Amino acid sequence: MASLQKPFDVERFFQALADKTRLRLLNLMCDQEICVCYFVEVLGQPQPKISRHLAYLRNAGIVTARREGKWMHYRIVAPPNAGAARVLQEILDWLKEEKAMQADRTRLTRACCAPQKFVTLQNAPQPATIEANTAVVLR
Amino acid sequence: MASLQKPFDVERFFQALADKTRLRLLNLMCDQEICVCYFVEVLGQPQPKISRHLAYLRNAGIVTARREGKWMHYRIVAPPNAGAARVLQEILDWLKEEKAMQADRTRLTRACCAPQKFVTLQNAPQPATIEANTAVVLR
DNA sequence: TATACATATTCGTCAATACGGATATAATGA
DNA sequence: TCATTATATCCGTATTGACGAATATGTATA
Repeated sequence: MASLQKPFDVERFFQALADKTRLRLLNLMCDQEICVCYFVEVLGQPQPKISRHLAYLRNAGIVTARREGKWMHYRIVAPPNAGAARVLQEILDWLKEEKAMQADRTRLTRACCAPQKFVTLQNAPQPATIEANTAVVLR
Repeated sequence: MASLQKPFDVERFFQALADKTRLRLLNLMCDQEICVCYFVEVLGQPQPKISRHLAYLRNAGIVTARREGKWMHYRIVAPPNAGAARVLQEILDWLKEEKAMQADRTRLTRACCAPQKFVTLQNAPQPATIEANTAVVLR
């Protein structure tokens, strides 16, 4: 029974990483669970597009989702393959160094810490309030 | 003038890694320059297919080629982006742990060390003879 | 120059994916 | 139950990439 899990799909893993939007999403999730509405706000792109890319990451086994009322929270999960997990962590560390990715995270912080500036997000759950019990553990 | 180089294409980088054949090629090149004829021999796949994948890796800036008479030698080059270089090295380390990749390298060693078993490769240049001055330096 | 050998490219086809736009589903609250 | 909000999926289309088969290019050698 325990051996019924399909082997790790390396091609799918890298395909999932081969898209700018998905890398931006991963960067925003790099150390906390994030609500879809923030992705839409921060990336400034159509909600269906964000949702499709999140579904792609989910199917690739790189993120997982948790529902909280109307909101869906996504977070990164460590791949079952140890090597893949190491590579993913290295990628996240790399993204953190990129200017454009830092800018995204800055916008995320602004959206979370000053929600009054985003009228449509006034009631959206903030990452900080749920970070503690859903922190990503890749290492 | 020095700023005319185009920025590193992250999508292209990961697209290049999102193919089993290309990962097998990179694995074979992980610590030495390799002749195309060995790729064809070790992977047991059509020469045009190998050549196309090598061209893809070349266009992505992950490998470079050197001609030596009729033979073409390919080797991995460090990406200009430091983060990408670290990620690539982590990926190569990961590949080394995979059973199928180890089997490929074993077949490569056999092809190089016992060339008499491969009639069509009798005169092919062996990686060991040129390894010293073309070693990959990612770290 | 003609031939053989190693490698690269082209062509046609098929599958996968990205996208915008429209719509469907799920949860909440009046 | 109906409306609203948040998110997901579907549809048609355009692009990209992988493949086998055929062919072209480059190099050495007779």
